Amino acid sequence: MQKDPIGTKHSCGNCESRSQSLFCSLKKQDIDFIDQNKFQTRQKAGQYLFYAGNPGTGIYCVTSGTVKLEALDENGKSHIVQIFKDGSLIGYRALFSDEPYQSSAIVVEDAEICFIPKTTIMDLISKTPDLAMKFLMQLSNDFRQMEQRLKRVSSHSAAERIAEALLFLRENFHDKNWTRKEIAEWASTTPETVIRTLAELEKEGLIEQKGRSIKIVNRQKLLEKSKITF
Amino acid sequence: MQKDPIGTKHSCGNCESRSQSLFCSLKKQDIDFIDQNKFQTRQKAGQYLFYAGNPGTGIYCVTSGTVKLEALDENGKSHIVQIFKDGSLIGYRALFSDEPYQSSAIVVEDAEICFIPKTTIMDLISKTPDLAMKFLMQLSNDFRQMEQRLKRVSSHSAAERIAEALLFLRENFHDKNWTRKEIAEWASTTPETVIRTLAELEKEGLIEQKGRSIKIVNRQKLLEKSKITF
DNA sequence: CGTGTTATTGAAGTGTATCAAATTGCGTGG
DNA sequence: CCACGCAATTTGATACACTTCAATAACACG
Repeated sequence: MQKDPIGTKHSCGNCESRSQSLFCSLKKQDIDFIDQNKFQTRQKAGQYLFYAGNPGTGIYCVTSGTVKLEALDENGKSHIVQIFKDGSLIGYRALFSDEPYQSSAIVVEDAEICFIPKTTIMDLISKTPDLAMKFLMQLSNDFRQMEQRLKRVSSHSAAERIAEALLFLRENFHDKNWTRKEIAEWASTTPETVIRTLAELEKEGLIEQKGRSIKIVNRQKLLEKSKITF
Repeated sequence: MQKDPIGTKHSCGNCESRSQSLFCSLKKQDIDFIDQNKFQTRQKAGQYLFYAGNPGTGIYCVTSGTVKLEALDENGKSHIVQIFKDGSLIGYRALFSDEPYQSSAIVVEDAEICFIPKTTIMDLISKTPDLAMKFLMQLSNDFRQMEQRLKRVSSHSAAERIAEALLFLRENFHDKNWTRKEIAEWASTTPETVIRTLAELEKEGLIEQKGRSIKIVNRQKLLEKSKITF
C-alpha cells in the first residue's frame, strides 16, 4: 500500500468528520494521543487501503472522500459489501475478531484517510472504557444494516434492489455518479439488468437519465418500488 | 411471552454452556451478581422468546436446546436469519444499537433459557470494562458470519447454498433433523428446490435420505459443491 | 384415528444471467 | 485542448435455474 503523507498534519481536534464518529466524545488529552499516533494520507480513486486476507493492523478513518469494501466471488465477479463516506471508520471489525479482512478497501473518490494503529486504539480503550461501548454501538448498527441487506438480497427482486440502491447511493453520496457496474455490484445483480431496469424506471417517470447521471424525479414512488420500510 | 419458571435455580457458576460464552472469564462475584438477577425458564419448541419489533430488554442465554431467529418478508415468507445452540447469546445486538428486534426468536428444540436484564448487563459492563471487549469480540464474529452469508446469497446457486446448509446444520446441530422447509428458509430458497437438490445429491452419492433424516456420506465432495473455503 | 403439516412430483412460467456486438462517453497523455 | 484508447453503456437474442402452482402421498401429532 502506498501512501502520500500530508505535509501539514491536521488535528483530530478540529476535524469536522469527527463530529459524526464515535471519537466525538473523547477528552482533549485522548484526542491529542490519537493525533500523536495517527498517520494521515491522501489516496486517489482506485487505490487500495488494504486487501482481503490482510491482517487488521488498525482503523482507517475517512476524513473526506469515498471508500468501498469490495469482495470477489469464485467467478471473479466483484461485490460491494459496504460503502464509506467522511466520518466513517473502516476495518475496526477485524481488529476485534482477530481475523484477516474479508474484503478489500478501495478508494472510490479521492480521499483523506487517517490510519490509527491497533495498539493506539487498544491503549485508548483500556484508558477510557466508555470507548469500547461506543465501538459496540457502532458495530451493532453496522450489524443491523448487514442483516437487513441479507434479508433484502434473499427476498427482493433485482428491480427492487436496484431501486433501493438508487435511493441509498443518492441519500449517502449526493454528488457522485455511480456507474451502472457499481450499482450492480451493490445491488447484487448485473450491469445489463441495471440498465434495463433504469430504462424501465425512466419510462415510468420515476427517474431521468442524462448521459451517465441519474436524477430521481419521483422519490416516493421509487421508495414504494424499493419496498424499503422506514 | 409465557415462561415456565424453573423451580431449582441453576447457578451460572456450574453452567456448562458458560464455558463457551463470553461470561466464562467473569469473577465469582460477578457470576453471583448475574445469578441474582437472571430469570431462568424452560421453553418448548414453537414458543417465542421475543417478536420482531419488540424493544430489546435484555440478553437471552441458551443453556440447552435450539433457537432460531426468523424474519418474515413482505410476501409472508419466513427466513431463518441466525440459529443458536447451547452457549449462544441472543438479542445482545439490539441492546447496544437501541433498536427494536429485527427478527423474532423462536424455540426449535425444547430449550432452557436464562434471561439477563439490560440493566444487569450494563451494570456489569461498567464494573468490568473487560466485558465490553468480550461483547465486541463476540459481535465482531457474528458480524463476520453475517457478511459471509450476504456474499454467499448474492453469488452462490441454490444447490451450493443447500450444500452449505446441510454442512452447517449438521456441524452445529448434530442430532436435529431439520425439515426441508427449514433448510429452505436457511438457504434462502424453497422447499421444492431443496427436495429436488437433495435427490440430486443422493443420486451423486454425497448424501443418503432415510425418510426425513439426511446422512452425509461424502463430506469432502459436499464441501467442494458448497464452495465453502476454510 | 383423524387432521394438519411435511414431503414429493410434475408441469408451466419467468426473471435474470449470459454472451456478443455496437456505440457512447470519459479520462489521459501528447 | 484535442484525439486517442479504453472502459462504460446499450441492445438483442438466448438459455436456464428457479419459483410458482397444483395435486397427491406420507408422516407426525394430539
